[in-house]
Amino acid sequence: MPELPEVQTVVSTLEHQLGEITFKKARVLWDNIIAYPSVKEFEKQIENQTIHEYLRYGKFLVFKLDDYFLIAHLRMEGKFYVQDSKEDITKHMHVIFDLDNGKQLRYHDTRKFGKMYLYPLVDNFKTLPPFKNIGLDAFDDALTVDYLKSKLKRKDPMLKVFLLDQNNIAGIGNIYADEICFSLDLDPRTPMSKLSDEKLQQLIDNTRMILREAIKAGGTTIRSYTSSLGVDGRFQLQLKVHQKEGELCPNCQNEIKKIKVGGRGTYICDKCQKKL
DNA sequence: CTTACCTCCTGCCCGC
DNA sequence: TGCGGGCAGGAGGTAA
Repeated sequence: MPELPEVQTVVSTLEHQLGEITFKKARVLWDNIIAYPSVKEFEKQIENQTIHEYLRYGKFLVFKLDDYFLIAHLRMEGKFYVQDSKEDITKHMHVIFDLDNGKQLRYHDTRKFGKMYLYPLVDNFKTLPPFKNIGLDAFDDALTVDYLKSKLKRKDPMLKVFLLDQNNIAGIGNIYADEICFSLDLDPRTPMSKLSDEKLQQLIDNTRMILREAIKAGGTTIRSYTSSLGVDGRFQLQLKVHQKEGELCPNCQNEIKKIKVGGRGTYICDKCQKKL
């Protein structure tokens, strides 16, 4: 499940591999991947468009083209591959882009949860519909304690639920939410109202530190994530609690347990992580 | 307005 | 062995 660091890795890798490349044609093999516009318009509009910028916001990939923003969200298992046209198109390839260097950019997604959008250029892509309910990116300078507090007016969600809500901080998913809670020594079920300003600042700092480390490591690999280079598991950030049920806490050797928080599988050390 | 539930999908794991 | 059922999961949609 690609989160901010994995998406950043994909964006950087594609930029490195492709640079200012031009799409010749696109073939959509599974219609529901294209969220906007229609499949027909998508295929037509992308023809002869050149990629000029490779951007990321939260978990979204944003490609600035001549006349459009191509926006993609990988959701659970989406992956991009750059492959030779002669290579077999395997089972879960759903969108094939012909490039002007003879290769193809291929979108692979086992569960078909991913989405792509194509919108005419605007000054700020953040004003486009896919970003309507997306809060500040984890690395946005405007992300401050006051900003977090503004998101908590009349609301008191549990810590992990708050972290996962893209309307608050964009980019955190189930893996890093667990790691952030662990780094804060807090039970993920802790109500946000219990966090002091100091703890909120620590939340921001730790989030950035953990995501930055993961980007440095090339994005964590869990089960399905492979970077667009086809690298899988070569870089693996050392996770401390996520997916570690039954293993020992690196801090206190207590057994890590799996619980449910907000309907999501959640891993905690109940000795280190206290509910305030 | 908010919260709970449903939907999209497939692979995997479990029990029989 | 093989089959069916249940489950996981990001985020948008809908019902209450």
